[in-house]
Amino acid sequence: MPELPEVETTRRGIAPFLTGETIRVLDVREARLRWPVDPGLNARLRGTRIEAVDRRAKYLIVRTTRGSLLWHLGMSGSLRIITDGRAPDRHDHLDLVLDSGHCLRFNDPRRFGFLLWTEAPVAEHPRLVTLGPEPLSDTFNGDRLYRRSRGRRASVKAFLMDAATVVGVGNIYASEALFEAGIHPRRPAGRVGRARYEALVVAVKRILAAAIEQGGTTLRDFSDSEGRPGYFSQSLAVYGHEGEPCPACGAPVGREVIGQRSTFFCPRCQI
DNA sequence: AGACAGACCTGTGAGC
DNA sequence: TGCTCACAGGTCTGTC
Repeated sequence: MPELPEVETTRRGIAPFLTGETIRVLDVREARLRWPVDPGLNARLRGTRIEAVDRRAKYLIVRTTRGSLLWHLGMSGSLRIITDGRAPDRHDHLDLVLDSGHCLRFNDPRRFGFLLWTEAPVAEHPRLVTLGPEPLSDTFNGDRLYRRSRGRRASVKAFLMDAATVVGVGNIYASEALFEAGIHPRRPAGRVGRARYEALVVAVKRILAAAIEQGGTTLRDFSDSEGRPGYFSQSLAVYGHEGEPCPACGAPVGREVIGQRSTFFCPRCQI
């Protein structure tokens, strides 16, 4: 599920319910996530107040008076606010119960998600310190991509999905942005010129911003039972459209595995 | 350093 | 209906 727009949509959905609340208990029903949930975490969280819910890359950061939770949704995780006390479902592994009576419930069928705790400044956490710039920030620009890519022989798609290059561009949006910029995903990163990297940056920013905006339309439902953003398929130009006509030129959209991930592209428009 | 394969785990849909 | 297989939106780790 989650690429950056989904994580940001989640953040906006849950923040109003969490900010300023005191944590009553962390109820762990299944600790075996990507990394096991720290057995002592509940004791540390209990009674702390939530100051803010931030995001860095695809990490949600729940800042409390004692430290910060780093919450990653992995490949299939989702967070939802529960207001009616309903019983947990299959794969509802964690509840963060608040003094308001609401709870933040984590569901993750594949258990690739994880929850970390740090009492040091979050920006210094080992998982965050190696990350590249946020895609919607000014430090993500064509010049940076151009300079970092010199001499790289791996595909431009793998380069774009490398979190040290820029964070938050997952498999779907990598295909989409390369299509929009007219760059073939298999082209070696070091063989893409400066102007084309400028175009790629514009495409990444436009696509992610649009996806976040569309995710925002479902925010209102977040506290309800069916709160799940369902925007994507409509606005994707090539992802998942193998064999269908390219929206720009009509040639059949191709699919190849690049860097072990399905990649969709137009063999005519992208060079 | 950089490139690549493999690992984690479960669900779903296609094809037989 | 029930089996097997391929595939799924992330990211860390180990090896060359």
